[in-house]
Amino acid sequence: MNVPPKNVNETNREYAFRVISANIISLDIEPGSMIGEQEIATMLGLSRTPVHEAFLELSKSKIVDILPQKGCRVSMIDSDLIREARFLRITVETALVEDACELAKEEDLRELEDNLELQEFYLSKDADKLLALDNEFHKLIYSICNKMQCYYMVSLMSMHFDRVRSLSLHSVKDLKIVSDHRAILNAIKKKDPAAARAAFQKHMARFELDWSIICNEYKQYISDGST
Amino acid sequence: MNVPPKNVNETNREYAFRVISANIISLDIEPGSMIGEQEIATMLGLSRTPVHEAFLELSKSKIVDILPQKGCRVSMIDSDLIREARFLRITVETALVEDACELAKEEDLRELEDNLELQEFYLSKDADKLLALDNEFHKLIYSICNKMQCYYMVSLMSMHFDRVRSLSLHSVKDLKIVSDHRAILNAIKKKDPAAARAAFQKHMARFELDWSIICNEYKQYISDGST
DNA sequence: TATTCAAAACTTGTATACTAGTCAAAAATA
DNA sequence: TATTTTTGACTAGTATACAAGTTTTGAATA
Repeated sequence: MNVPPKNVNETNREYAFRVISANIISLDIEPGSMIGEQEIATMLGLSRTPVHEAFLELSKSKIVDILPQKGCRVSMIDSDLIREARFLRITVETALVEDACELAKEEDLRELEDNLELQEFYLSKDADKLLALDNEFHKLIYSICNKMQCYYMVSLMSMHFDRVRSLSLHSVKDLKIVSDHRAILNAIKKKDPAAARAAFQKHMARFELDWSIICNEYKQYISDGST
Repeated sequence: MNVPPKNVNETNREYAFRVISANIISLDIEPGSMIGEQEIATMLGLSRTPVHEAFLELSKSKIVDILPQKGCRVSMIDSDLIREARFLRITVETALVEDACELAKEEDLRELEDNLELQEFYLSKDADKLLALDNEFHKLIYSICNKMQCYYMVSLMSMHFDRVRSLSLHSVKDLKIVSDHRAILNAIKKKDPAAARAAFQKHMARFELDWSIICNEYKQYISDGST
């Protein structure tokens, strides 16, 4: 497990949540593995309490399953939950990119442009950096539409999807993500909601296609019930 | 504050969350009021720990604001957060009713029908019962589409909206909610996604119209920043 | 009287101790 | 040997104790 240092102005609970989340998404903690509160607490140099609270929050999105008096299991990759996460993201963000066409100010467009240029720079250079920029791009759209609380809720569920997305970034060669983002931003700049919607849906549709590849390559992490 | 008995197979934390949530939504705990962990814990006959954990979860949806080392404040009615909650519900559930047209089985339709007949029975008789049936109706649609995790996430944010919705049920006389539901169910039965979408959006649009009434009648609960 | 400042009385955050439930392996029994 | 029982070593859930920060209070001072 990867244990970065604690940020300033971060409570122990937030620190625990941040570190555990990151390790689950990056697969440094393997799907299906058992993790104990005491074990994590020791690694992070904390008591059980803040770790317990972090586990509680993670269990809300079913990214971990707390088995009372038994332990805490990191959920297997579950296609039903991924489907829900994808559904939520596609549904919400499709509506957002349409709204963004009229809400985006000059400054917002500049921020999106800056982000996208960095994406183009890091393409085929640094996959992790690209993933972070991708997340930031989507987050900016929530911000433009004043929907940051929705962002938080969608993010929580999206962890199921993010675990797979990071696999997909490493396993699928021909990445069209950046050019997709370019198409979305162009549509927003032209204030064309229909084009923005179409570009966004095309973008998100790629992750549907990747599922079979992921399924083959990482079958040891896929839960039995998944179809 | 209203303190119902603890259910069996319910942890103290879940009990605390259930009771506090209900009292916030029903306005038995007034928007803007300070509530202490110890105070609630004593009322519920618990220690601070499970109450603290319940507050944490409530703070995730910003229905309460935890001010470290100071206290916990029940959020004022905030039109921005209501807007977000409405946006999320409308966006997600509009997509769901379309999907429900092809996913709903005979048994699902029967459940919706039973619920709706109860709504018609209780109309203008028992507003609280009607509200509960309304919630159940919407929940059934998530269930039909296999999106219960989304339901949980949307519900959490929806608390902002629910507080206002209960006001609206008591203050607005001419309730069209039940006939709206009838129209939605008919569209699902006919497997007509376009009609279902239209009926649902008409349904949710009513709460936009109610805002001015609510604003006038309950201005002491509305936060300053709200427009 | 008005102002300053310290201490007391609060708050939540966190650590620790204890409770109760689960499981597995060892021990007792047939 | 096979089966049941017991016991001990784990777990998370909860209560309690303490730490650290904020606000209030009230006495001392100008």
